[in-house]
Amino acid sequence: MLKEKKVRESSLYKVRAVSSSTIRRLPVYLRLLDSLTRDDLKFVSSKQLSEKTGYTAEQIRKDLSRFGTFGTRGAGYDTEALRNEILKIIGLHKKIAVIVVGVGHLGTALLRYNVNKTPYTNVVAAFDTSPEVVGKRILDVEVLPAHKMEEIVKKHDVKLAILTVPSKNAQVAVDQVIQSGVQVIFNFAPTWVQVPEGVVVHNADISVELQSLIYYATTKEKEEYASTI
Amino acid sequence: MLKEKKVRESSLYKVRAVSSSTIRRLPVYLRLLDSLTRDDLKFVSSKQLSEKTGYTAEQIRKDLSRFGTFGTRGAGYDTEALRNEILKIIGLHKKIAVIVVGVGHLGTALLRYNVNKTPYTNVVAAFDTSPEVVGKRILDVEVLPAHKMEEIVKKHDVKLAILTVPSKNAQVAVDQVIQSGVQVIFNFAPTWVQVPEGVVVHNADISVELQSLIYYATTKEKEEYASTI
DNA sequence: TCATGTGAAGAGCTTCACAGCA
DNA sequence: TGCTGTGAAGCTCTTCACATGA
Repeated sequence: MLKEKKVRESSLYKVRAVSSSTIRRLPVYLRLLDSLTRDDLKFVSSKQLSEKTGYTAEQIRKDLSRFGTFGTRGAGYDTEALRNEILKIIGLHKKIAVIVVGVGHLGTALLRYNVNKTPYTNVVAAFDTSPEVVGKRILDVEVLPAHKMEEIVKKHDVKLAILTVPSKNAQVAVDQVIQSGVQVIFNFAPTWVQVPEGVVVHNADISVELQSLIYYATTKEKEEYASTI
Repeated sequence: MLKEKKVRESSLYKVRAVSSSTIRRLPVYLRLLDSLTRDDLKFVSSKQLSEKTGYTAEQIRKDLSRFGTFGTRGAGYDTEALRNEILKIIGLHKKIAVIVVGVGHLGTALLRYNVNKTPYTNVVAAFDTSPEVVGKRILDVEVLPAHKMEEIVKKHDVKLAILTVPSKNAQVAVDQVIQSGVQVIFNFAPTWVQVPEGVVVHNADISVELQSLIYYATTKEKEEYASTI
């Protein structure tokens, strides 16, 4: 989980970091607004957004008002305008350059189905050490040898690396990514990696999510039991 | 996000659902205890667990005490015993039968590197509609045609389905999975699916996580700006 | 009238601080 | 002494309720 900045204290100002819960909801709003824009819906109310996302309408209004005043009383939010605001808030108003490190099945899957299907990220290259995949192309993305990483990162000002290497190679890959100048890493290897101060690592932690889900899958009986104590 | 049960109120008892934050930390403790058991460490204190996980020691003690009294004052927690308790809490003390639906790159990646590498889950079969993959084996797991699903689910008492089909097939796949008798679904398709009451769907939502991360990747300047307002 | 924006109240989660026990 | 277990305090996030404005 990403750590939040501590609240700053001063005699004049309190600037509080945006809560991570809010940050996680923004992309959900964005996805919904994308589909509403496609449907040519001009205005949308917090109540309508609520019905689609499952969040309460108040929650949504609070989230949005954290960043400014985007709505029109009586009418709701201008779909297109709100979408643009959220893009700016997240930092997606300019395409962000991304690299994928590790072109096994998972890397290939992300390249094919997820990352470049949105207009927000631009995968400028993928990297691997295996001669069998280096030189290949997955959709539009070329697979390069690892020693080209720094050059590519500098050239395209890459801000984010998606790491899909096997666990045993994760630390080496992370070191190289950081060496190349990338400061934010989305790690899919089910392992913890060491990074210097200032580098952000977010672990996808599929097995943690799976096991949490197993708790809920096996827990109906447990809850029943607890309620009869 | 999984919804929590509402707190029950009665004149005699209050049974409160375990918080989802706690549930998400349990698998992290488990992963750590697994490695400590391999290192033959007999006892571990909440302070030691804190250093490895990044959670505070009090947090860890609170989490564990929610389920019982597992520690020994002055000594810490018996590594092996605590591991077994957490397995029981999550519901992993018996291997849980799982199916994977959709054997593209992502499904293959999960089959190869994640799901069956732990001793906790047992992938009894994978399913696909494409004749090119049906009949293949990935490690020990056979890829079957979709019409065999119900038979397999009944036979192995499958409790959980991992869904790795393309978005456009997600709803059809979900319907079939539920039809077969599975009530808990881990969905990797970047789309929302409709399910009847009682069925739990957890969305992996890789693009939501990626976009949250982009907020943090592009936000250093924003925070700086905010702090000078 | 309708829907936003927002203080205030409420609920939930985390940290503190220390009693209790090996 | 050392470390757990846990009420109480503190803090954050969510929901409530309503003033405000189109």
